[in-house]
Amino acid sequence: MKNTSISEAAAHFGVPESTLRYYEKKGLLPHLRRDGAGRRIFSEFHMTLLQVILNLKRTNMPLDSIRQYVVWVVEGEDTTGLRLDMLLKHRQSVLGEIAGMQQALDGIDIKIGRYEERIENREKGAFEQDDDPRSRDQNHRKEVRL
Amino acid sequence: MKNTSISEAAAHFGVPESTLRYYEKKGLLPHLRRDGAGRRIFSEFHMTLLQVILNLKRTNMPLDSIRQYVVWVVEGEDTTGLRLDMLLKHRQSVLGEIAGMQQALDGIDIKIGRYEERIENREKGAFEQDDDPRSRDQNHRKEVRL
DNA sequence: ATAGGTCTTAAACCGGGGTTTAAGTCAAGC
DNA sequence: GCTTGACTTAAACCCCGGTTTAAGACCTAT
Repeated sequence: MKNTSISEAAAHFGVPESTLRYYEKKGLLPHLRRDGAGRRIFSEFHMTLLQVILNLKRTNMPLDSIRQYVVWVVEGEDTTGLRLDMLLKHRQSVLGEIAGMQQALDGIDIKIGRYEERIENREKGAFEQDDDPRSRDQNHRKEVRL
Repeated sequence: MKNTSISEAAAHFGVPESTLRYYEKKGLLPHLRRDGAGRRIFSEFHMTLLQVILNLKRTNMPLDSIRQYVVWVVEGEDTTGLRLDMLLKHRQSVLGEIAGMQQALDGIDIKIGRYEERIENREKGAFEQDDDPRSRDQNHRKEVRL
């Protein structure tokens, strides 16, 4: 029965008010009531819905798909199967996305390791070899090392 | 010593050629040479660099930051510390991002569980209660259930 | 030598996801 | 009764990361 204002809702979820207005306009917050002065009232339902929306958004679901989900919520129990389906597909795609990021991160970690090694070697009194005449023209074309 | 054409590079990394041209224009692919006919030649260095760029991109590093990284690569060994620093910060931010997605996904999994339960219950011969007169006006304001 | 395929360029365009601006209304405190 | 602060709206604006378009140059096979 809590009636939450837009500023409270924004503070609660840590998003700008402008975003909440934008979401309403985009159809993510259906049936949002107004008070006598025309101000938005976020019901408990809307607060819960918003939590779900933000979970979906944090996992990179496009707003258009989130809107479809919300439309199904409003349509009622007949759409439970569709919603379940959507969430299961989304879940899979998120798992794939995370795995992809992990893989890329592994590649990055290898570079980090190399850089640490280089700096280590540099500090360990590795005097500049470039003053050795025998290496003078070896690396003439300025070697760019990743 | 392999000289790779833009089409080969694109195929190799599974990105459109237009993206590679765009990356060059944005400064992500410095010193890209051309053949007699003005076509881009991707050296081994560029192929390796591209792999790194794509790893950074897959972990959501903005192109501007990637460009900064590349500039440092070109500037040479003096910037190893800066690069290491950047990668370490990025690593942390990616780990945070992944953790955040995981958390959101946990919330989504809970909804999935509820939906599965509902469908389960519906299939288990739960006849429609709505035909029982005693429940007639209970849920008059159409209850929207997430 | 002509057609197809591949390449080049600059510039315009697109889609997603907001954010900002301008102009105005309202309620409360002084 | 007047200012202050929170709120409203529609529309314009912005950033990012490309993609598409138009016009043209070049190699290769027939």
